[in-house]
Amino acid sequence: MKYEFKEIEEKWQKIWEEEGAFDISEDTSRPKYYALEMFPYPSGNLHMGHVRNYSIGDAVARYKTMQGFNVLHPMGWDSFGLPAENAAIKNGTPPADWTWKNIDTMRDQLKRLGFSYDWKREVATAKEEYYKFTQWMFLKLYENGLAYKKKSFVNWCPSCQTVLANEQVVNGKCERCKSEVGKKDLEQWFFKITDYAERLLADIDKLGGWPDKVKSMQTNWIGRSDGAEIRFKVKDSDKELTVFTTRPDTIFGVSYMVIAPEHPVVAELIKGKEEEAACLEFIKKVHGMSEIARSSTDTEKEGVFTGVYMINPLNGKEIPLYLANYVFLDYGTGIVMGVPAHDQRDFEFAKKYNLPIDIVVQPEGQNLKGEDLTESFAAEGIMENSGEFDGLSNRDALEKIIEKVEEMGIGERKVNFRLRDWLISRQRYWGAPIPVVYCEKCGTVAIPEDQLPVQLPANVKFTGQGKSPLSECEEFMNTTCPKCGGKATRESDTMDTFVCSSWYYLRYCDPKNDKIPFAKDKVDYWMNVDQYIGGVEHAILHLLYARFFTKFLFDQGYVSCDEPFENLLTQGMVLKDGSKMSKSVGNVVSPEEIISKYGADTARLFILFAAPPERDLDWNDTAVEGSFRFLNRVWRAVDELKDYASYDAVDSKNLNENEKKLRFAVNAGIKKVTDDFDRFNFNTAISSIMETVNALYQYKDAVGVEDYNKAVLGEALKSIVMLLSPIVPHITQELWEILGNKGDLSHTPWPKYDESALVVSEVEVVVQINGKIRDKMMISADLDSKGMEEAALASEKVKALIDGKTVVKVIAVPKKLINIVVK
RNA sequence: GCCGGAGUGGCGGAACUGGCAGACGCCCAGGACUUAAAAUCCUGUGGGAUUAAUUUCCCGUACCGGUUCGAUCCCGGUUUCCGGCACCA
Repeated sequence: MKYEFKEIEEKWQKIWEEEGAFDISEDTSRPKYYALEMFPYPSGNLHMGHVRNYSIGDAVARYKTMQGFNVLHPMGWDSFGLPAENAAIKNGTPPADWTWKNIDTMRDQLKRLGFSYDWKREVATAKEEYYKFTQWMFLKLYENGLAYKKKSFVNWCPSCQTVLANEQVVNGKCERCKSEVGKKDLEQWFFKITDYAERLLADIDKLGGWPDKVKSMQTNWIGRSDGAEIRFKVKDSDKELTVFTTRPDTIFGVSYMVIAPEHPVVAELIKGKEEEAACLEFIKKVHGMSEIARSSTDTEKEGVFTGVYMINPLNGKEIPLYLANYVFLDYGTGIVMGVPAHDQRDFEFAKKYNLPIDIVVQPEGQNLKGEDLTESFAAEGIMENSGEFDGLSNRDALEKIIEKVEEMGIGERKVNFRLRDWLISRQRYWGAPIPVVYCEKCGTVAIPEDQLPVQLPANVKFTGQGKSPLSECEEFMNTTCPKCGGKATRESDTMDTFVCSSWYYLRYCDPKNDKIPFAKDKVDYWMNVDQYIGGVEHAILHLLYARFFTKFLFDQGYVSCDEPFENLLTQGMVLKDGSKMSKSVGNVVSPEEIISKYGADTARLFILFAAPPERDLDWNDTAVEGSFRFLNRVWRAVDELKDYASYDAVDSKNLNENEKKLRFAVNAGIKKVTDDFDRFNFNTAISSIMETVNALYQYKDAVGVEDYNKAVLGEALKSIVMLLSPIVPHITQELWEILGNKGDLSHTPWPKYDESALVVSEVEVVVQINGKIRDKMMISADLDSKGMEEAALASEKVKALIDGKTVVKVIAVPKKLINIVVK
């Protein structure tokens, strides 16, 4: 009988679907396991990255199921977003139609890969029954002062025609479309994620099951820096300006101050000064710079004197105030103190504008002079020219100066974060409407919970012109105020899709609930996600937002966990010829093609075998053939041997050498594969199964048909099929049936190995002399170190090699090696 | 510049806690089966020297050094590549 993968796969997919084989519900009699893969955006077709992501997840889910866990393994659609709207602009299809069609196609593709999802729990963020609770989330944040609207300079993508969150700007470019991002002064909605900066950072320590890489990316992104804010008086005025510094120890070395050109107090400060015109000119110039140029280290530091002098509160010195292009309004206070001797940027600026370079931290045992410096000195040293702090280490002085400043009432310790509030409004149609109205009388009014959802209207025009299409839809925009009943206008912006995906893992726990987003007891049963799997591209964006949401919901008592994802696996990319598969490069291998040529099982097997999950995987057509060959090899073995297999207990006392060898390979295989699955080392798990299959062929070769040991063969065939089943579920289920078993293999308990089959009487050990391998010998497995030493020293070969030398020491590791040290 | 990760045959990769480096697979070569081919099965396959021999020996996990009886693994330094952050005060 031939391996007809197409028939087999269709047959079992149909049966699984009809039986609801993977539907799951709460069950307190078994331990639970929540296996989650990042849900896809329904772009139209599954790509290899999806296949890899979901093959890993499915292997995990199926393995855990066989181990007796009650496994939640859901799937859904991150279905709001720009491509749907762009498709609408391009060919007139309504975004909803385009989206539902794509979902149907992709759901079908997932089913053809045989993934064990509980499809009854499917969610789609663009469905009213889902987004009404995304709106609910907004309301809760709003009630708690964590959603607010403010006017500021925001990132604007000219191609997507919408604002973007900071996290969506990568190297000055739009994360989605790669266009250069500009700045616009707009009033926008934000989530106050900065309120959680401290906890989001500190709790990274709790994420023991996350890769270091992701943890370090989040740490960098949140970007904590410790220092102080210090107020400087403006000379001849009662005004003060506050700086943030991480180096309060260098305050005696301040020789100028800089303020961001767009700082709101600048206008007032320079008003009427003779420098005013020059300053205004400079502000204009800086404003014209692109974001990339503005924030590049390579851009020359430039500034202009404001005509204003400041007073250094610690030594009373008068220092000039400059505007400069290297200071940013949105970090710290937007004002910095210039210490040229101890900061490289300040040094460059001071050189250019001839400002004093005063050393206040001297490297130990040296005597640097400011005028001799060719670069700043930023390392540790001893204080000088700093009044009462002279002679201290700068580390101690840093603390003492903060204390002093606090005592003087002119400043305090301060922690700054790089993390900005999350800009969530988008000038786009295909998203969850922000549930807010603007009333002439009451101002901004949130829609009451019981009036959700704010429905997305269907009949809108798509212009792609920088304003939400909703703003042109009068029947949507014109409404009444829920508070006073008077005339009101709706908010026309929709929410960033990352808002929708920040809580979907909770919805899976209770997907059909139409009253509340989820019932607490259900979420408490399933959460945390035991294993989350997805691409590293979400290391900051989605994973940070989801952590923020979970913490907020925890604080409000809606969930009992304050971190959502216990373990995280970031799978590598799928490459072809060394570069990422993409249409423009023309190196795309389509999953459809592979499935029809070799079947889903081969695709899954290859993808898990070719590389460990977290590493990039280079697609290789001939290696795919190899995986297909292996499945055929397994198929033929079962087909040929099925009639000689029985499931009687193996009579382990009466086995010949060949039988013992096969039993050893089978049981060692079970042990190794189990260990490997526990660590998600699917590639080595598969190689172990291959070794077991090779051992089976060797047995078959060595033994005549008439001498087959049926029980040993039965054990071997059954084990191989079971061990492979989480990876290649269709062929194994079919073989399971061919071997005469009934029922669903995916819910059959995972095999256990027989310790006694692994016991061997003799082992090969290595004999080293001075650490170099000189001999190998078979010895009794229970020989202790002493016995091994004697055996080694008795060997003729060893005797010859150590002849005339003195044995200094002998190290013997039981069952492994003997090392004889001679002189 | 700071932070994180990695560097092993022709290729993908293995070696779990310091104990036989290169499992398993791909490629390649040889053999068996076949009228022939395909498929399949078996054998070989890090490099170099050496031998009548499938003998014997040397080198080898980016590089230099250290610790150890013993290092792909631990420590110090160098270097290359990948990823993140970065005129962040």
